[in-house]
Amino acid sequence: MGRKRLQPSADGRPTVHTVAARAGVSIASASRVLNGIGGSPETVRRVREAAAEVGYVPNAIARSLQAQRTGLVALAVADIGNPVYVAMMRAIEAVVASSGRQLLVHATGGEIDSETDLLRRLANRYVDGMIMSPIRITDRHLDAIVLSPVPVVVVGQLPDDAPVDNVRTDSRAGVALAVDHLVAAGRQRIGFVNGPLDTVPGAARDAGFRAALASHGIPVDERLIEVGDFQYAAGRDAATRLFARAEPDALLCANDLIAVGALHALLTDRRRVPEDVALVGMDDTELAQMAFPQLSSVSLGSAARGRRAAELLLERIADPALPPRREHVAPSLVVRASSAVDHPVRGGSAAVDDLTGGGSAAVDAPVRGGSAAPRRPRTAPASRPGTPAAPAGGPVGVPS
Amino acid sequence: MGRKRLQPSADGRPTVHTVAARAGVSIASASRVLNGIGGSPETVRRVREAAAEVGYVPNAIARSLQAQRTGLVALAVADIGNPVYVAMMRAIEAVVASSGRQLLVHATGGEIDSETDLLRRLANRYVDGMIMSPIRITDRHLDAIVLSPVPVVVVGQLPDDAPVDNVRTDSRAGVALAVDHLVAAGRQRIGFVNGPLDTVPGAARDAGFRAALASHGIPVDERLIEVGDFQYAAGRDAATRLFARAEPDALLCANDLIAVGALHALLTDRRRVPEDVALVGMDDTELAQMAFPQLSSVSLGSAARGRRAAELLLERIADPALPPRREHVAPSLVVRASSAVDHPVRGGSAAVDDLTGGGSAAVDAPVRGGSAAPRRPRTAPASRPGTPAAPAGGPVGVPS
DNA sequence: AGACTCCCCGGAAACGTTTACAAGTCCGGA
DNA sequence: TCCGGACTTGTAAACGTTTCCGGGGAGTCT
Repeated sequence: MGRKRLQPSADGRPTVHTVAARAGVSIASASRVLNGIGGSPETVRRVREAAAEVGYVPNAIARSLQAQRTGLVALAVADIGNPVYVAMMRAIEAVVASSGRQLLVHATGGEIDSETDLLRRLANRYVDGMIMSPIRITDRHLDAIVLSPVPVVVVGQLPDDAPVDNVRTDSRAGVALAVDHLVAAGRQRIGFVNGPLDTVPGAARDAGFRAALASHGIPVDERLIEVGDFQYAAGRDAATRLFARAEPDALLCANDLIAVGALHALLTDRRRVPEDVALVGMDDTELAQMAFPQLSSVSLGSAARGRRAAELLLERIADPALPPRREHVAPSLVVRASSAVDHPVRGGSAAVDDLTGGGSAAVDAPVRGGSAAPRRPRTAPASRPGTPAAPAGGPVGVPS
Repeated sequence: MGRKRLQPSADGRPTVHTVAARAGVSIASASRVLNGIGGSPETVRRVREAAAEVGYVPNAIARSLQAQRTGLVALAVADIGNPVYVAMMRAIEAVVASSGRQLLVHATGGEIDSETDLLRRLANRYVDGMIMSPIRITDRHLDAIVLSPVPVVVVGQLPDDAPVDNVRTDSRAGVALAVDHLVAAGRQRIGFVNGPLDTVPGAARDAGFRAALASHGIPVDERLIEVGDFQYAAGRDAATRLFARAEPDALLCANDLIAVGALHALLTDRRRVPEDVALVGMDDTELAQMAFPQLSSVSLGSAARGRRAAELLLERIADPALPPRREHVAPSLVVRASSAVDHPVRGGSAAVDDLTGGGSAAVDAPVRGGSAAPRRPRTAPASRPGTPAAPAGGPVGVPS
């Protein structure tokens, strides 16, 4: 009864040949049994037994080569430390899983080489499709995407003529929502901490900020604008610099990481939020709810965008002949304690308005609307189909 | 000059056959040219030209089948929203990238089915190796791991007889460091917010907490212990409940997410941190530095564990015959404002001691040492090789 | 009883690469 | 002139799986 090796793979692991030989059947029969299609009871028993004895595990690569699909979908994001991607990823994961596939995430660090490399390597059949959310879009990206053998959906702004599925938001309009809110609350000297201007979201938010001020007849004061990267430390340092040279009564930050950094700087300086300075972030991530006081934040619908991107991808995998599609998710503003003037608090710190216990943090009622509109009544959350909130086609935010 | 299809793949995309036919050479020559080995100048030119004309992109799956490797490594974590995994992932990524491979991340949600599924699917040759950090370890996990055709390294505590590479920390000793610190600062009524007791880190921290109190002769008061999950909201709610029924003067939290949630509850209740309540988290993630006041936290060396796990994995990929290895990373305590009594502050809020601007947030000097030692002078950061800080082999924390 | 259907099985051909091997060409040197 | 080496090329065999197809046996209906 010595174990005789029957056509194992190169490294000695059993293959379907091994199982078939041991069961005394052909590889075709073995494969059928292992896939649960057909086979006489006796054959099934023998194959199952043989497979168990040798510890057979099918080679997924070989299977994929034959089946022309892997059952895997990839998501490429720039910075996995940014919670906005976490929200997006969860939404994507849910959709992808419901189609019986698995989601893999890859962090590119925002480097162009890394991103195009990824497209070259992963998209060349390792996955059935890919969602990417680059913060810079270059021709290299576009070339790599159109060359890719598998469908790619981009979350974020693309050139209008790019034949690529994408889902975007309008972060210019999002910035306008925040500025409108602050102006309506009587703030006049609004500071702005942005990310790099050579990124898509950075450029859009800069343009949006200037346009929003203009729409209120407020002149732009360059001393109230700081640029760093989209990280916590940058926000903290930028806010420190900004307050060292100017005295804004409100601060808008290009994402929540920056806003939390700025909040740290403000509290360190013993400034009261929102009494001395109203603070508004963007992306409406978990961080906004975790901060104290909780941060107002412009929701760019990251979950909705992720979900929609995943749906687009699945549709395209099912039918590659579909024409390129472009979808919009409208931004909305979520007002929390950091800019709430409705419930000003006398004592040392600011008020919180939605911490009444309960399960996981509830999302506050968002304010939604066009760019130059003043205060509006609260409505339902974003992600209505169509209806971009402002001049359509504006660049989108991190991670769009 | 009409484009004639020359043996394209099933879905119409060009294969090496297409290129070879168009260039008028054999597929062997085409393959060699495309891989940059050999070929006469004329052949090289013709093949390159043909490849460019048809837009040839090699099929990575087919290549992998032949080469018996994919150049991909996977990391499976339970909760990608927990920053401790971000730190770990960055460390792993660096090592993996230096070997010319790419890292893919998969979030399992901590579900056993999802994790074993992943092992079945991914580890069956889709990747060259895998690092996983499950918070529960079941027999199903172990079976799946030993059955896996590709190397698997586990970050976290495993049964001692499991023939699996793993790198762990000693979170019992980590808890002891925190308790020692609080006791040395004169705190006597130490509350504890833990994660689920049926998880490996939850169980270890519970045991560590009770043992640490005992070592100081402090009786365990069950009213000072709360259990939730390892999330922000759970920490906030647990802290609220805990303070509603008891009045601790210090609070230890099983990870930083919980600690930030607890901080939120404390500040909402107008309690001063650290004057009224000293607060200590675990994992020493970015969150600890982003909170205000900054959180003291027990570093479990997540980056060091990640790096080491990646190194182990690469070594095993290179030589699968290696015996199973087990490595330890010693915990250390990083003291920040939330438990710093050295610099008490009179006014409303607490002091911060390392916000002097500068680049990205610097890591504070950690306190390192055995379990029952009182306060020690500050030393260099953790991750020295060897030297577990306490009874070796204790269970490890989230994510270990 | 013959024809027909149904089911099970095995041989062989895919899927798209890389690569071992043999054969061919060209050149220089003996 | 002939031989040996260097180089190039093509044929064919892998890698491990699924699946088409045809053959054969057993059962059923006419």
